[in-house]
Amino acid sequence: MDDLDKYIEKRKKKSPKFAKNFDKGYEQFKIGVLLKQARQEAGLTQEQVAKKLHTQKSAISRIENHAEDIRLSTLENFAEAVGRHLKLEVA
Amino acid sequence: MDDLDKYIEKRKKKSPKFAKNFDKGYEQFKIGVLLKQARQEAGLTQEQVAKKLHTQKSAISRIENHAEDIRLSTLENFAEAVGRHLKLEVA
DNA sequence: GACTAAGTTCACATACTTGTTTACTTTATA
DNA sequence: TATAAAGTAAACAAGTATGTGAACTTAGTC
Repeated sequence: MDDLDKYIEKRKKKSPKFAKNFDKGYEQFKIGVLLKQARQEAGLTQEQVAKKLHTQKSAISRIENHAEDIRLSTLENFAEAVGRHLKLEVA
Repeated sequence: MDDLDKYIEKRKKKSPKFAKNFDKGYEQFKIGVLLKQARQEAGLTQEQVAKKLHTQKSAISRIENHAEDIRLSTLENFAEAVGRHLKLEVA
């Protein structure tokens, strides 16, 4: 079990809603987790990312933990801020 | 030059804004094109997709032609309606 | 335990996307 | 050319994400 899976298990125990939706297969629940990972791998705090995006750390936390629904531009801005970019595919 | 490229060239000639933003490398301009392709490959009209999503054909047209910004859930709903699903990656 | 940095959550205001209707344009067919 | 089907666009209402600040929790250090 890798880090992502471990994190997901932890979140499932904490939040029944998260568990329910995740098990349903909703990919959007994973995107927040991926963004958080990307940020940490870049060695940035939420506050540092917030400054880059001219917003508040509370907004960053919200994105990482409640990304059920979010604008495409918000995702892209976040990705850019941590030195990555978003790839979209219609498979 | 494949079909997607041809379509993009056509759109560029018609819309300077499209051309400018596309050349800047904004991926979100391509997602609308991809969704349109997916719909056509599924043999569906905008009206048929609209019915599946309980909305209007004008909304479908807007998604395909002005997907500069859009909600993640909207993208996913569209993809599902044409028998595909959305893949997200933070690369 | 006390302290600090980092992260989370809530509530309200603001900004933006989406729903909807209507009218117009394009495309295809005869 | 005439007609119908398909697609596009504009405007306003309605719904929803984001901006913001404050209070709270967590993690780590001393």
